Amino acid sequence: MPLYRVVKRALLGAIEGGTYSPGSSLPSESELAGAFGVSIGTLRKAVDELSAEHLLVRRQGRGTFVASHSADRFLFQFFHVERADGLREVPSVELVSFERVRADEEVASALRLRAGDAVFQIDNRLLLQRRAVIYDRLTVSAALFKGLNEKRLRERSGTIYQMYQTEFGISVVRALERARATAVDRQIARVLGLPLGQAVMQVRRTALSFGDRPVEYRCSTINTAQHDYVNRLSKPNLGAA
Amino acid sequence: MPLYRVVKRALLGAIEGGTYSPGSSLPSESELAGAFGVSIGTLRKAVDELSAEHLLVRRQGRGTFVASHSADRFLFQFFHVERADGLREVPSVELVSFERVRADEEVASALRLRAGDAVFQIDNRLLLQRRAVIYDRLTVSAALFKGLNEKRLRERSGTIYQMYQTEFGISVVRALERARATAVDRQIARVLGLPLGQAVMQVRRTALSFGDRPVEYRCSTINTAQHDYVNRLSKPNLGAA
DNA sequence: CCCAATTTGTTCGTATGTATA
DNA sequence: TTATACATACGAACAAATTGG
Repeated sequence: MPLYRVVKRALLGAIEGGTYSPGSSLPSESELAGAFGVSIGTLRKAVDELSAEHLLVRRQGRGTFVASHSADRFLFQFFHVERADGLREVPSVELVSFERVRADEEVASALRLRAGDAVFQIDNRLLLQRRAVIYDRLTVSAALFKGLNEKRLRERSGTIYQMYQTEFGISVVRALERARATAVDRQIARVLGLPLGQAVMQVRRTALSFGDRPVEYRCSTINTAQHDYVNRLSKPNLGAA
Repeated sequence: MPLYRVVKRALLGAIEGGTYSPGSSLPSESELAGAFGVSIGTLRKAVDELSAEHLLVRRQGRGTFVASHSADRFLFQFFHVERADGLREVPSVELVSFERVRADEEVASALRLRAGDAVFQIDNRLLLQRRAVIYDRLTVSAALFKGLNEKRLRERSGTIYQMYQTEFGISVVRALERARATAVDRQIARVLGLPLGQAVMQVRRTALSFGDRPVEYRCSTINTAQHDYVNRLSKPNLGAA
């Protein structure tokens, strides 16, 4: 393994282990290079990759920071719904229900648990422009999120992923999504104000932390009458003309 | 603009202009650096970005090549449907119809044409494991693809994007996709063997060439009974343990 | 099978530019 | 203004992969 990857792993371990906490700044590149006993170019290459993976954020003149879950990051990295005309907006979230239940096969498989293990099941309604557009069912391991309850969930400030991070030390770093179309069932039709049987999109997301450890399974039901699910592919990096 | 971006633009222009054609190799890094009068590190940074954007492919010991549209590239960069169990497969394509028609508002807007401009409208049926799963309607400008006809389309070897590239000198470099759920209409229901009104996914893709120039508008209708639309997000680059 | 030439990949170190506080 | 941090640019040396003899 090349040296810069060794350094990258070490940095990753330090971030994961809490040596550098979300939002805080790392030592300067020259300090880090010195500490690892590598050249500054090698250190930079390690940071380059972590930065491309959204784990670090670099700011010229200021420093390098551990990425934290701002509303902006949520919008651009994890929220894939926008209005048909392209308007992007942070959704407002309404908690519908909070329950402690047993994992079924699907959830257990996604979260690498055993069927029957205790999980928290959180149902949310997401509003865009004051209209209910998405119904989310989040499932997380009760063992991993020990002490989570409805009160803490309601009283959080910021996004759910921000709460995972600040209150449980769990950082969601990326997600896998699989989408399909289906006819809406009665419960969700009611919550989203749709006729029964309307075609809706269902997006199943597994949110991963360091080392691809699954920490949340989410099934989103989207009313795509006025909105689209957007797949943001790699954008070239050309700079201004 | 930093020097490496100047070099990048120059390389991009040379690729776009056909100085280096798809599949062919570029001069070695040291030659290019010499030709541009920059250091090898600066040249490498330009190539790094073009490589990250899938416009160039580097192979240690062999050289740097202009990306071409292989079946593999199609599968990983542009084909987002896989079986629910994760099986990925290059679809087999059956031409359903080829017509020369007038662009409607939607197509014209996507392709930056005027409504009423001549376009080719190509309907394809895509099979996975011998079952029809996707119905594609491709629209391209007749002016841009001058001389395209059903015969040439049928007799192509390889993917459609490969044909765009080799026969028309048009390289699709990235794509934007917006998905929604809808009830299947009669025509497509018949072609995909679905009951009328079944919920299906509809994916509208605008395929872009250099400089974000739109070259194809594609509306895919997907039967998601056994398959999912997958959003491949950034994967970390950790190498083996 | 091995060797030599070629090409990209990695690592080093230094100097200078640019943004921020 | 000054100090600090990241960004860019240079050049050199060696490693690793590939190819052809």
